[in-house]
Amino acid sequence: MGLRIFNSLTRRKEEFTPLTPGEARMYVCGVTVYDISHIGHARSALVFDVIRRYLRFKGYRVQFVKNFTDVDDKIINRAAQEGVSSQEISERYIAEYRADMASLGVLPGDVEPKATEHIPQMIALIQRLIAKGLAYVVHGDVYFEVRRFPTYGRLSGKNLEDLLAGARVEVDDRKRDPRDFALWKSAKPGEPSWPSPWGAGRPGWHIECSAMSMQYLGESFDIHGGGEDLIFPHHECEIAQAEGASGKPFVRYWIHNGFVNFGDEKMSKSLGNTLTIRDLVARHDPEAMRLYLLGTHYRHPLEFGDERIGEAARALERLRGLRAEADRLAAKGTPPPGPDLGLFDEVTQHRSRFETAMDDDFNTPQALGAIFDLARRLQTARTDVSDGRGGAGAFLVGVGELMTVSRVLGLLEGRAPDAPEIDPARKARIESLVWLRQEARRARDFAEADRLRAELDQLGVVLEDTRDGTTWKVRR
RNA sequence: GGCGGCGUAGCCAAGUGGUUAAGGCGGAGGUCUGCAAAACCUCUAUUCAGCGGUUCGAAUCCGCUCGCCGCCUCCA
Repeated sequence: MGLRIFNSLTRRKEEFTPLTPGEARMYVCGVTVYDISHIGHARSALVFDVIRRYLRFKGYRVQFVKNFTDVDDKIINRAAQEGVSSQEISERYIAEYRADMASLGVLPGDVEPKATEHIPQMIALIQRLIAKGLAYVVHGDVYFEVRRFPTYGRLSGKNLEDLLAGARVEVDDRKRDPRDFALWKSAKPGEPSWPSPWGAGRPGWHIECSAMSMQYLGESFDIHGGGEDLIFPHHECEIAQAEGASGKPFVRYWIHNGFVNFGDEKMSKSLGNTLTIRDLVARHDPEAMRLYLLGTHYRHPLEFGDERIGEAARALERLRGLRAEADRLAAKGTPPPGPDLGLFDEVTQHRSRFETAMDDDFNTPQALGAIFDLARRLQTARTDVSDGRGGAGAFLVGVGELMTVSRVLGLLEGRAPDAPEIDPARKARIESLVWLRQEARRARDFAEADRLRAELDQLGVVLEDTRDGTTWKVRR
């Protein structure tokens, strides 16, 4: 069974057939770097991170490009506000973006091109469009002439007449048609600009993605993604530019993720600030955030709920408990496989369910269902091992499978789990109390043992008595 | 006005024509434990916003009603 992807262009699920067998070339619209990234950016980045990981899991050689828009009105405004250069703003927020993404375990792109570093490519593309009669120059501005590209509107399901009727575009006498969009904007005083055949200026927003994706992935490639808000006009314009110039189909599969909503709360600046990735990661385990965000299908809107992340964290603990147990067993040396009590068959079944779910348009909620069923089965196996019925080797193999599929979702990555730094003095005190309690229990002085446990509880320490001794952790 | 989406258990969320409506969180009972914790087991939607219709059969298709949301302008 092969991978099927919902293609925004056709509005249906289609079998994924890359242009080059065994390879998947994908371009994802990144961010305009003028501010700290928020939960919505996190969702989008996460969705495409998982798609990329899954393609790799399926054996494709993935070429993944994600751009930075680093020239734009918002950047210029911000720079003016702060009295610094646009470049300083964009560099700052590129660094912030990368830090935020790393904190979420989102892998960096193979290429992360910046618009300002591809001005020549954009100019060349605009020249091709002019040469083909699809664009025109007016006083140093260049516009794409939408009426010359009849399929404009196909991606967003609009027709040219409706666009004209509903056009709320600012009146601009220089355009031949209100629907036309800027490829190149002539320089205004105090704004960054580059020389061009039409005079100094800067690129329009849409041209960068066409130019950069074609440069790194070719004139036709497999997957182009972004938030659903980009369908119109951004991606519509990208298609017009790319196909207008090359005469070839631009992208085979368009993938768009749904939004994160905040209920009736306005997307006000103050609220927006509380929902930055930075803020959330400070309060929550990043893998719990991944688990939470992946619990809703990527095309569905997601109503943000802070408490949901805490719930996800509790679920994640179950998975981590298995990893910890496997680590403990593995530390004792390679165990013999031992009886598997049907474990292998069931592991295989769950893995296959995982794959079927992911093959169906990256259905991560369903895939997580398979993962949690697998985890429950492994917990049983864990009990079997400690009771001497099941083989430790079989258990370890099973946990290995769990890790393999979890990591496709970026879970159980092995990054600093949840152990916060504990200062040595506190740690020594905790361990001595734990030891004293062990002694008390051995002496069957349970009153004393319970007293010590209560004392540890005051210190925020949770105990777990196992057949191999007592483990403890600091409550989060 | 145009285009699109959503309404499934206490909460979150899959499922989109046919054996028991996934999974997570929460809750109840049980096993284990000196007691806990963790884990596991059992239970927690005769029912899928409402009303009609199509069908041998619908949460799933069609129509209407109610409620909510996104895009059409910068936006992940």
